[in-house]
Amino acid sequence: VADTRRSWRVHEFAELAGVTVKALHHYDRLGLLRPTRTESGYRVYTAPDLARLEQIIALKFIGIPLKAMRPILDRDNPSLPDVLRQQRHVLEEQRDRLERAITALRDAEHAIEADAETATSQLNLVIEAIRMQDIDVMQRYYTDEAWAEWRHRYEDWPSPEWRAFYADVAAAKDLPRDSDEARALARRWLQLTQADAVTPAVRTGMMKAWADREHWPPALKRRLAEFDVETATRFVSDVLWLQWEAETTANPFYKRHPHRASESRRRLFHEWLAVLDTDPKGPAAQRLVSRWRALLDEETGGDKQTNEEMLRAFHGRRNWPDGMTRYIASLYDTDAATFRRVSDFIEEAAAATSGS
Amino acid sequence: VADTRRSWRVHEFAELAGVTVKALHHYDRLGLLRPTRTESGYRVYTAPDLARLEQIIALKFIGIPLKAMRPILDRDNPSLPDVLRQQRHVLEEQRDRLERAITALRDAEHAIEADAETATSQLNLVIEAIRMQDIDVMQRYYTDEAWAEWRHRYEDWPSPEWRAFYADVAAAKDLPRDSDEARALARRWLQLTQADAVTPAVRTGMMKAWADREHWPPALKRRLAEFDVETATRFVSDVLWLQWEAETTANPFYKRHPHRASESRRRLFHEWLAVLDTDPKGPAAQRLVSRWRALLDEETGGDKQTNEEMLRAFHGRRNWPDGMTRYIASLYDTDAATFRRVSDFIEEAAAATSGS
DNA sequence: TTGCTCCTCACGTCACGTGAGGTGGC
DNA sequence: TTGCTCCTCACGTCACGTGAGGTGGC
Repeated sequence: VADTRRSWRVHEFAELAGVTVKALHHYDRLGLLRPTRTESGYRVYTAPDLARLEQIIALKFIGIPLKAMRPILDRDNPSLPDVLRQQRHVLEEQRDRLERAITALRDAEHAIEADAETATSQLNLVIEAIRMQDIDVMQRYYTDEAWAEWRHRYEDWPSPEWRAFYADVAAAKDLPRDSDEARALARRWLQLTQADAVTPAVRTGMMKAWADREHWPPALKRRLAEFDVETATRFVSDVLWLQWEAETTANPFYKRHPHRASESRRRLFHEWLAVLDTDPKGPAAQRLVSRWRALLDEETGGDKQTNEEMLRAFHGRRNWPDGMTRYIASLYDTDAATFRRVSDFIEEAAAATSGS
Repeated sequence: VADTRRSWRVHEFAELAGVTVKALHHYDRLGLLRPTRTESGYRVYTAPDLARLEQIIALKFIGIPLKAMRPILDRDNPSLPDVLRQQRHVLEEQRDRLERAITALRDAEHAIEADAETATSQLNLVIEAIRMQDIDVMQRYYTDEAWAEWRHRYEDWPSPEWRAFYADVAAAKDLPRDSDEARALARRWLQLTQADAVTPAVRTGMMKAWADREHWPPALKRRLAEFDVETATRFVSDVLWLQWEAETTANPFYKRHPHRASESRRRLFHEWLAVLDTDPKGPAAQRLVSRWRALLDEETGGDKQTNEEMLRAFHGRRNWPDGMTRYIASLYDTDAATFRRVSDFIEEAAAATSGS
């Protein structure tokens, strides 16, 4: 469109491209778009400069910071698709946040209109509307019926019962896990959990919500941050495992018929033990990785989802309660420490193949 | 929820409210939230501070700048609903802009995927996608069929023919309006306009789009800014009116039967003439305002939209081409200057009533 | 006494905008 | 010569973040 031989001075060029002169100065200072100069120092822009400026404007439109543009502009960057996808996600989050604010504003406007001149401060109606927006974000984890049943619970969530429970666990965190008080707390946890799960659909929703808690709106995250949920969960889980262990070892039936992992698993485990001192990337370890993968496939009947779940459970082993680690180790006729060493070695060996 | 008597130090308070300590320092420095201090200078926050901070956070969420918060917070501001509505519009525009960027990104991702490793630079595909987004904003002015028919014309709009026309008018702007060249340009304008209006629906869409041009996406505004459209339109309009005048005055039929405004209009006009030196807010002028309004209602048969259109035409009289002003004045048996004086007086008098 | 919390400067960030004071070009 | 365009500092904006260097509290 533009004459290839034409050249422009700053003001002309700025108007042509729809930016300000000051912006052009700025890009020049940053070294992002350097025009040639006349003898007296005037900037002179040419057709290639226009093309480059159009690219800058486009990247600006999609929210790329000026400093990040240079590598994208200078070579025809192969990672551009990745940049675009990432940037799209960033913009989508910004849009979602705006959408929540807009809905809150609209709700607040209606509330103020309806409320006319009540005692309630109008600003508090705004705050209330924002709170409701935060809650509504959680809807996506629930089916419609589950949400209808559960929504109101979020208003003062966590409930007073749960708050009291977390406070009590925090106070009891140094108690021995096999004390009566610890066991009473674990019982309370079971009761509270069951009381929450009014229907299976609600329970599913809660689990989905929990799994995605890193994406909750900040306001809800904060309500939770007040309590040390992870520690409380672990406390309960420790107590329950200890209790299970005590019950099973006290039971003569379990003593006579201890649980065992499958024969193939136990054999594989002992072969791992034998190569513990070799290179995890070496041929011996790598042969075992193949067999380990094949065994997994066999056990899951080739079902991908189950396979992934088992791997997730394996990778999460550092978060297992001690009692659970001891139990699993016992299935392989070994102790917790050895089980951990072997597991770590397997993980390292497996990572070496999948990484290449 | 929070204990009314409790007090907090900065870190506790920041965590409680979900903000950073630095933000609290900042609000303190701005005088937006001033805690009390201990003797040694430590900040001490109390329950009322928490309430105020929650309001600050809410206002921040809906995008109110810190400096604008004070008047909203300090008294229970009656203009809050206005603030909310305005702010919502601001956020809606931001969201629309984000939405366009997101769609452009998604389109560009697809284009790159489809294009694989063609010669086209990937960045140009992004630019192209953004351009398409800008165009699609215009869809809202058109019916679906009109859009299907017209959309592709926006791609290189304004068309080369129109560009050439604007360039030629700009070059001819000092020509006498009754020259042959001026008339030739006016004819070209008529032809181009008729060629554009392929169907009535397209014509309607174009008019809607034109009327709302201040809300076009910047990129499209700029495409137009290159040409001085207003001046060109006025040039053509001047030429056409002159031509019409010449034709009618040359025609013996019009000489014998000149156009006339309705009898009631002309009578009212002469009564206005009689009060020109009185106070526009005085009783005489105000009585005429009432009669003027009644006459308008009568002429439009009470149709509100037509009424508004006539008023708009009246208010826009300063932009009429000279020929048109002369013509309209002649309908009232007067000259252009007198017509302008009377019209201005009417406007002033009418504004005095509607304003109170 | 030691480690922790708090304090106040002062400067940085991001993409320019706003002058001030000065010079080249027609 | 005059008015216009251009130049380069230097500082401001907005809502904090990042140290540095220092002091009070248990």
